[in-house]
Amino acid sequence: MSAERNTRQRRTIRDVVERADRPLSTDEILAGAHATIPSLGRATVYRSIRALLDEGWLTAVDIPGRTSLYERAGKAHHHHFECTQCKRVYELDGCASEIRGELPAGFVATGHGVMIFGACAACSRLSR
Amino acid sequence: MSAERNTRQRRTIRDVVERADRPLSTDEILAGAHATIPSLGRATVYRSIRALLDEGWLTAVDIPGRTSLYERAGKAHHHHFECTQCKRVYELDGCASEIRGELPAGFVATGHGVMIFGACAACSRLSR
DNA sequence: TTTCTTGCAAAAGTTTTGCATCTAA
DNA sequence: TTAGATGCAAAACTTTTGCAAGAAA
Repeated sequence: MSAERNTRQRRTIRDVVERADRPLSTDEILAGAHATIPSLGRATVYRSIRALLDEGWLTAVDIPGRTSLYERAGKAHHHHFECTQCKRVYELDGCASEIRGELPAGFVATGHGVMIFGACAACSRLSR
Repeated sequence: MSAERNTRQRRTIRDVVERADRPLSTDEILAGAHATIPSLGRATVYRSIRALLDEGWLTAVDIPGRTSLYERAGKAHHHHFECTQCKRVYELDGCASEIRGELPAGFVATGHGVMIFGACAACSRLSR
């Protein structure tokens, strides 16, 4: 078992994620942490992300064709919306979808993820 | 505009995808194509995948924490199921989910993707 | 002290590109 | 012919690892 040490870099990375209002990329986490600890290395970001994922503090948000984004876990169940024009990813409050049965016999579902694509308010206004 | 040439390698790659009953990785596509054209290079696979995606013949299936898989586009709308034990990805017939309104004002949805996680028939039987 | 963590750099895995050659049209 | 496609190798990215040095506990 691991002993989970409370280091300055780990604390800083948690802060960066905590303060963000949207899922962040590893680069954004690194940049945010650099503001506090300029010497913090990229490997530490990856190692911390893995530790925080294992710990269940963080969750990965996967967007087709991009590297993973990460956000604080433990929020109310929600999904994501990617604007196909400006590429921003938004969090949608609540679970706007309903997953119904329809699984093959013997299959057991334990979770799901939903990604909705479209145009966000700003972009849909522009294209009208 | 591009002229889309009907080459032997492009034809072979289409065949491999067409024959598969599940989404394939680039390695699986390469391996499958090698059976017909041993000299076919990895770069050709990537270039073909991109061309076929642009053309709308192929679609990418993104699974968290893995490289993308690809499947024939134009099938009936469906989603995917990943067995968290054996890691196999299955296609689910039909759209077993229902995406309800609940988008912020001004947002317009044009599509969605659903990924369901759990245990497939074989694995859930074993763990019982 | 002891053991986990960090930084750096090197390594590994994946996808893209440059370029000479080849080939479908 | 001739513009697009291919193969190979090198380059570009992203993520992981080895190791010596640093820092929690």
